[in-house]
Amino acid sequence: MKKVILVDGNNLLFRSYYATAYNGVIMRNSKGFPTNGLYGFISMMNKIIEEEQPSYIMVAFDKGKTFRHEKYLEYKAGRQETPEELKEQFPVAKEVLDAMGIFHFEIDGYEADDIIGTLAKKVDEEEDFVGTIVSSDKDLLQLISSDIDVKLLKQTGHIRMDEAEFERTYGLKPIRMIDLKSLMGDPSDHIPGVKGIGEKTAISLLKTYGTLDGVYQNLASITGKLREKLETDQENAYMSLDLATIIRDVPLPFTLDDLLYRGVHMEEYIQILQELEFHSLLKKLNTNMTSYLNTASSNTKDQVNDEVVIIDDLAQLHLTEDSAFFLELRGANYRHAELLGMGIYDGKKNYYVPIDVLSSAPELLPLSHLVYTYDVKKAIVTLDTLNLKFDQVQFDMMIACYVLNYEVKDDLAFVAKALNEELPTYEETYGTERRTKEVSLQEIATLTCQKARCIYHQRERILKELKEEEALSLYQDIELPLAYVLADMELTGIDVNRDYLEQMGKDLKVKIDNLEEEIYKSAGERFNINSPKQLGEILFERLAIPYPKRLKNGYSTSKEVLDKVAYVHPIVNQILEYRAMTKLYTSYIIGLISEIKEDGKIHTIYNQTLTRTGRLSSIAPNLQNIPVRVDYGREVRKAFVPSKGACLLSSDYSQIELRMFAHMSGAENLVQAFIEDKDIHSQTASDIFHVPLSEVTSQMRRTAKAVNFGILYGISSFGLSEDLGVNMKTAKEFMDSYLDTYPGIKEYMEKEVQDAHRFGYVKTIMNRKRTIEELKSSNYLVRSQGERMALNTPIQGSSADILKKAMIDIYNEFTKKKLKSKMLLQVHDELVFDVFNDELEEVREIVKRIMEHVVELRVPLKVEIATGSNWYEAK
DNA sequence: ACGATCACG
DNA sequence: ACGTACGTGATCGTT
Repeated sequence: MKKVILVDGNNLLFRSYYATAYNGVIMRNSKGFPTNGLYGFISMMNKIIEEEQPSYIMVAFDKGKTFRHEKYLEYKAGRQETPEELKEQFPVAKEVLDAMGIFHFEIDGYEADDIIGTLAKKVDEEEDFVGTIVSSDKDLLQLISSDIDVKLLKQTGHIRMDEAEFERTYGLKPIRMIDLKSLMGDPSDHIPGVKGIGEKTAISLLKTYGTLDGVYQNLASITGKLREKLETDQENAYMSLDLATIIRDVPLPFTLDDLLYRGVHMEEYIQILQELEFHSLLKKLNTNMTSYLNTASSNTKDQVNDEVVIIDDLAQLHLTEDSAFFLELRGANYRHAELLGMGIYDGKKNYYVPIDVLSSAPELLPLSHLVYTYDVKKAIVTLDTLNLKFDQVQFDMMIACYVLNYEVKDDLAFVAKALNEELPTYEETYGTERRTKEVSLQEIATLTCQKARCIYHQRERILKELKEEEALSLYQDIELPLAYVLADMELTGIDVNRDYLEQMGKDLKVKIDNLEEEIYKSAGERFNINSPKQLGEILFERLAIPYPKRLKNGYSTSKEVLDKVAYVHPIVNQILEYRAMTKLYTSYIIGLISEIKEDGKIHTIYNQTLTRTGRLSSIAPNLQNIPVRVDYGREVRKAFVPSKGACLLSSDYSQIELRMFAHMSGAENLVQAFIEDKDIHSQTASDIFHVPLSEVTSQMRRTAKAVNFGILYGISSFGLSEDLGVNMKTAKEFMDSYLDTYPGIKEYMEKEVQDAHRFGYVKTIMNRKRTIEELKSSNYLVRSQGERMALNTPIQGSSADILKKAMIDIYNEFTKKKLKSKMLLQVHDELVFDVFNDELEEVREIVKRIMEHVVELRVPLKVEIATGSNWYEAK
C-alpha cells in the first residue's frame, strides 16, 4: 500500500504567519526579509514527515479561483487582502520544498483545495494508494473516504479524522460537510449559510432530512422561527452549497506516482536555512544527524525515547531509577472517572501499565521508584481502592506549575504548551462529554508515556525556576505536603444524614408549591418564576412596579433591587422567599443528596491549583458555601454529622484577614487593638466616630465593619456607599476618618500599589507570587481592578498560606500521636474535625495551639473552637 | 457557552 | 467621564 500525504500549503503558511504576527510585528532575518510564516511552515513540514513517514507527498498552493457564482465576487471581496510580508514568503516556501525533495503544485484558476480534492479522488480510484490530507481547514473534511483521512491541525497538536471519527463527531457522512456548511456558513471562508443557524441546529436538521435538498423539500414539517430563517436565506444556502463544494476534476499534468518523496537535498536545504537564519532548525538538524549517526554506528545508544512497552505482567516491570509516572483517567470528576492505565518513564524506557494489569496485582507496582508525577492527589485518591499508597512522591508537576503561576487547568497539555512541549489536550484525545472519541490502547499508551516523559524532562527546569523565584519552600514545605493532607480528607469524607435532608426537602417542597400558587395569584397569571426575563416583565410591566436598575437586555431582578421595591407590592416578598427556598432546595437539598456515596458520606474534591490568591476551592459538591448566615438555611448544617462515638469540632480563625492587614500595614493603633483583643469592629467605630466604646451603637458598629471589609477589598467610596446604602460623600467621609484614625495605613496601601505597578506582581508572606496583568491596562477600570487585587491578594493569600501550614502541622501531629480523630473540611478560615470523644480535649489543645502559633505575627492569631453533634451545633 | 443570581469566606 | 468593592461554585434560563 502506497501512502500519500496531501498538504494544503496556503493553509499551512497562512496559519504559521498569523500565529506569530502580533499587532503587525513580525519576525525578520537580519536583511529585513520577513520569515515568520516560513519558520512555522518548515517546522510543520518536518513534523509531518517525521510523524507520517510518507512515501509520497505533495503540497498544493492557490493560484486564483474560478468564479462559480455571480455573487461569489461580492463575498470574496470581504476577504482580507494578503499582507505583502506574507506574499513574499510564498516563493521561498516553494524553494524550501524543492530542497526538501517535496513535490508542489499550483494551477491557474484553482485553489489548493481543488488540487487536493482531485488527487484525493485519484487515491479513491487507485487500488494501491491511501492518503492523508493535512490542513486546519474543516472544509477539507468533505474529502474523507475509506482511503482518505484528514490530519486536522489545531492550535496545539492535531486531530485525525477518518470516516468513523467523522461520523462519531458529527453523526453524519463526511460528504455531508458540504450541506453542513451551506446551512451554518463559514465566516472564515465567506460562506454565508443561513443566518441564525449554527452547528448544532445544522447537524440536527441534516440528521433528520439527510441533505440540504432534503431540508428544503420538507420545509412544511419545520415550524416556527427556524422555518422563517430557512425561507429567508434559501438562496444563500444554495449558493453556499456551491461555494463549499470542492472541485474534483482539476486538469493535472502528473500522476500519483509522480508525487514520490525523494528526500532532502541536504546542502541546498542547509543553505536556505542559513539565509533565513533559522538557527534553531539548523541546530535541530545537527542533533538529529548526530543521533542518527550514533544509532547507525552503535545501534543501542541514544535511541529516540518513544517506543512504548505495554506491560502485561507487572512482574516484568523492573525499575532501577527514579521514574516519572502519569495516571491516565477518562472523565472530568476523578472520583467517577474511568481508570485507563499508567505511563512510566525511567529515563530510558517507556512502560504502559493498563489498568487491568495494575489491578490484578497492585502490590507489584514498584512504588519506591515512582517519584515524579502530575497531580499526586488524584493518584492517591483514585488508586486508594487498590490499596496503593503514593507516599514517596518528590515532584508534582501540577502543583509546582501552579506555584509558578502557570495556568494549570487540570490538563498536562496546557502546562506543557507553556513550556514549549506539544501534547494533545484531553479534548483532542477523548473529545467532549457529548461527543466522545474512541481511542485505541496503543494510542493511549503512547500518549500517556509521552506525558510521563514530559514530567521527567521538565522536572529540573521547573525546580530551577522555583529556586529562582524563591518559591521552592512554598512548593516543598507547603503545597506538596498539603496534597497528601487533602487526599486524606477527600478519602475520609464527611458523614451525612440523608433522612434528615430528605425530610427537609419534603417540607421545603410544600412551602415552595404554596408560594408558587400565591405568586401566580398575585401576578394574575402563571409564568416561570425562575426566568429573570419573564419575572421582569411581570413585575415591572404588568404590575408596574418601579425599577431602579436596568441590565443590557431587560430588568435586573436581583435581591438588591427587589429589597428596594418590596413595599410596593406583596408579590416582591413572595418572590424573595420563593428564591431563597428554591435555592436551598435545588442546591443544598437535592444537590447534596445526589453527592452522597454508598458509604453514606460526601467526598468533596479540593482544587489546589485554581485560585489566583492561594486559597483552595471545593467542588462536587462545594462544601465551602454551605448556608450559615440565615437561620433557615443554616439548618442544612444539621445534616453533617460525626462518626459513631465522635463529635464534630470546628476551629475558626477570628478576623484572620484583618489581623493579617494589621500585621502587614503595621498600623500601630490597629495592631494594639488586636494585642488587647478588642472587638475590632466596635473599636474601629469608636475610633472613627470619636465616641467612647460604651457609646458605640449597633449602627455605628455595622458601619465600621463595612469600612473594615472595604479596606480588605481595596476600598472605593462607591463600593462602600453601595454596601452601606449611603451616598458616596458620606462613604468618603467614613474612609477619610478611618485613614486619619489609623496613620500608616494610607502609606501602606500606596506603597503596595506602587510596588505592584513597579514589579507587576504582589507576594504573600510565604512568597506566593501573583502577577497582575490588569495593572498594565490602559483602561482605568481594569487598572483599578488590578490595584484592588494588588491590595487584597497579599491579605487573602497570606491568610490562605497560614491555614495551609496549620493543616499540615495538625495532620502530622495527629499522625504522630496516633489519633483516630480526622480532619474533614477546610472552609478558608475554618477547619472541621471528626473527633472521638476520648480524644476531645487532646485534639482541642493541639488544634488551638498549632493554629494560633503556626506563624508569629505582630498581632496574635485567635482561634475559636466549638463542638457539637453536627455542623450546626459546632459553629 | 454565558450571564444572572445567590450561597460561602 | 468613567461605573466599581476581593476570592470562589452550583443552578437556572437564554443564546
